[in-house]
Amino acid sequence: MLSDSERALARAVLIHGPISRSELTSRLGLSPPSLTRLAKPFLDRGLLVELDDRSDGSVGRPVRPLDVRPGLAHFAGVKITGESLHVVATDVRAALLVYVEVPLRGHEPEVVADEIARAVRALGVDRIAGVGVSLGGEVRDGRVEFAPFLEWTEVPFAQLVEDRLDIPVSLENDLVALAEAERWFGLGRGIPGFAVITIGAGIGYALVVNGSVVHSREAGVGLGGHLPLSTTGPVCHVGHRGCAEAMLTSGSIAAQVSGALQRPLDYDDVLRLAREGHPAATTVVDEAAAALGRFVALAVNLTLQPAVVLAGEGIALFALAEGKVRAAIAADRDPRAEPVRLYVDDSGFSAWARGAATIAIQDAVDRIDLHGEEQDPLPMRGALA
Amino acid sequence: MLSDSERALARAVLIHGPISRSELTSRLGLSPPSLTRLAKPFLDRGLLVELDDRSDGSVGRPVRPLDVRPGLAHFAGVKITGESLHVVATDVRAALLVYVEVPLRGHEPEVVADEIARAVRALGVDRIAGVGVSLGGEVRDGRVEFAPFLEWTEVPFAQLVEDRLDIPVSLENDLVALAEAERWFGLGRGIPGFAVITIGAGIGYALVVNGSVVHSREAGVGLGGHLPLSTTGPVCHVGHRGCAEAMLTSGSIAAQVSGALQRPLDYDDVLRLAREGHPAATTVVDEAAAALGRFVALAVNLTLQPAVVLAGEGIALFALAEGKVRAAIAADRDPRAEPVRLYVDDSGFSAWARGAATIAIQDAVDRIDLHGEEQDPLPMRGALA
DNA sequence: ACTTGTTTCTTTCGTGTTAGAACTAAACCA
DNA sequence: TGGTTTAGTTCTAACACGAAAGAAACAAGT
Repeated sequence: MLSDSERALARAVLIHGPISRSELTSRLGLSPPSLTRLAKPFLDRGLLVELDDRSDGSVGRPVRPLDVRPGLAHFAGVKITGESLHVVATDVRAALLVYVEVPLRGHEPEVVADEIARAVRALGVDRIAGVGVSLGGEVRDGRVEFAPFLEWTEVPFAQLVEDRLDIPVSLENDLVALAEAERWFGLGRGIPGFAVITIGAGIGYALVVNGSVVHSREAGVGLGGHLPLSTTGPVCHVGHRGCAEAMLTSGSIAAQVSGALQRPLDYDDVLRLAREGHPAATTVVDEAAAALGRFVALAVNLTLQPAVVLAGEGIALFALAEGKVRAAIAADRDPRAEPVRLYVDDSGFSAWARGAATIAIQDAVDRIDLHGEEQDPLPMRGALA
Repeated sequence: MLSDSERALARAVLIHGPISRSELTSRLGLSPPSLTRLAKPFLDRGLLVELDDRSDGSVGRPVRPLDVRPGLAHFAGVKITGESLHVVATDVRAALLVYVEVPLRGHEPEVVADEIARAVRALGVDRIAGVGVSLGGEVRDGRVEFAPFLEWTEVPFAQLVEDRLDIPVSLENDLVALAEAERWFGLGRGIPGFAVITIGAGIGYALVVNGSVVHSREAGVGLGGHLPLSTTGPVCHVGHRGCAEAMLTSGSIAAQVSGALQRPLDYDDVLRLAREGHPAATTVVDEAAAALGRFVALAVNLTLQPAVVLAGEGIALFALAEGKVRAAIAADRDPRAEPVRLYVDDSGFSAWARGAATIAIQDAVDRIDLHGEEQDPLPMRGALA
């Protein structure tokens, strides 16, 4: 639909906020005339607007930054877990407008699709130009190839949801989606390469190199979950002692302290106890922090990318034991190497759903039609208008 | 110099041997007319030739495969170690023509540059269009930023060699160069992503993702050397127990068995003893193999690339204990994930120098001038013609 | 021998993208 | 008020590309 340069322009304006044509020339490697020409149809069709950036004191003609037209469109993002749907509405830059969690009544694809359609409608947001759906498992071309926790294989799930909502639906692996969100709109914006590590109910891992998310078959299989991180930690459900799942998942951390104290505790209880200095909780949390640090160090050393984004609903652990994490990184890191840059996304569950929305936004950019007759340049079909 | 498509054509013919225009259309994503147009100047200037692929029995007009003109140019590659230079002459596809090792008399940049110039001249190969030099350390823009084993900092080494030879000189980190060689002409040809692990006097690591070698500052610092691979192994010189250097370097393996047997042995002795079933050597070799397997598994799990190229002068270890390596990989690998594809480059030291030559070849492609007046389209200055 | 069919490659030509030169626009400054 | 600086526009020529049609070279059938 769009030419390469048009797509690049659309992405740059979307990602780098209001931005002048002259800055775009250097960022896209195009000449000023090309920017004038490329921007025109976007302005004519009402996708972009020129801002009035009144004089800021510098000499020269003032810039007329380009920006996405306010209220142009909204997007929905849905992350499916085994227990519930996390659903968000966002603007075109994946900024959060609404966030709700909806319990899942069943795991059958039709039931989940029904729930998603109902939840997206219930958001009460108009002009939804796309819906992104993410889940843990292998995804290809709108189909869920394999999702262990839902027990799905070969489910054409994007179509199921699209049938119910009449809005374009994009489906992606949850970690790829999260990495895309961090890369376009999140903490990884402008960083050419970084790893994403999530902790929570499970362990997640994704990788960005040379400005693009690694999409190989490997991505999304959950390979980070059983990395060996400790020789003395607990055992995970497939028998690895001290693997990432055993050391870092909320469930395993809660179970360790519950066992020590002989009373049921959840993850938040453990963090609270650790913050209060309770010895058993502190030991477990510190060991988890050291394992996280080792995970980070391994990722950085083997991906050759000196930046890591930490996310996931259990990431509060980091704030509680940042020193231990950094000490563990330093221990496994060559002192001559660059220091590791850590970015913490503590937005919890909504980050997952914003990731899903980001996929919908990316696909919407590719659907823009600047040269078609009359019709809406950003097709959004039903769109809950 | 060349347009993107011209460069893509040159690379494709170089890498994929004699290749027809019609196959190039699909590989480069261009139309048949474009291939005719793009190939013409290469043929006119004598860089490429059309082969006479006489009828092979299939119907249709016979293909006229394009190939690099035989004898168009040669290249030299030099790998600098602390003790010697490994010097090769190659053809345009980095195939080995001559290989010599020259002891180094000193570590001063001028001395090393003198030795390189002398060795390259002594190769006795004409039409050398470029010299590639690689070494362990940080390299940028023809300068050695930092090379610990030579004790160099901020040495404009490419210029030093170029002054002596009057041939374009390309300088690169040794592992980046090796990875480029595997990607263009070696075992990684056609594989979009893979890790390179070398064992020998030291441990090396490089990474290819999305068809390009990771060039970040991190690459070439030697970050793979101290990965924790065993909790019971020996201690490396900076005090890590069971790290990659302690488990896998020739020196450490030889020292372990020498200690056990109370007599001096070198690496080859150890491999021979292990092959003969000597218990101490077998134990050490098997543990090294397990460590190598764990290294591979970590790399694959964290880079999300399911292929690994093993190289380095000590890689004979792999043939001796392949089963142990594969068992260790399987143990650290999710059974749902793709099996790891292992490729073993057992060409030893010359692989390093061929890597250096590959860098010179890549740079030479970028120097091709199809549209200049009269002069040689592949500039090679002095070239020892 | 002749035709038909198949595949590869080439020629012609129109389209769309690009950058360069020259120009206009809008501010500040002296 | 007119010079300076920076931003953006108009016009144009160059270029790269692909669609369509044609040419080349062979195989296989009639």
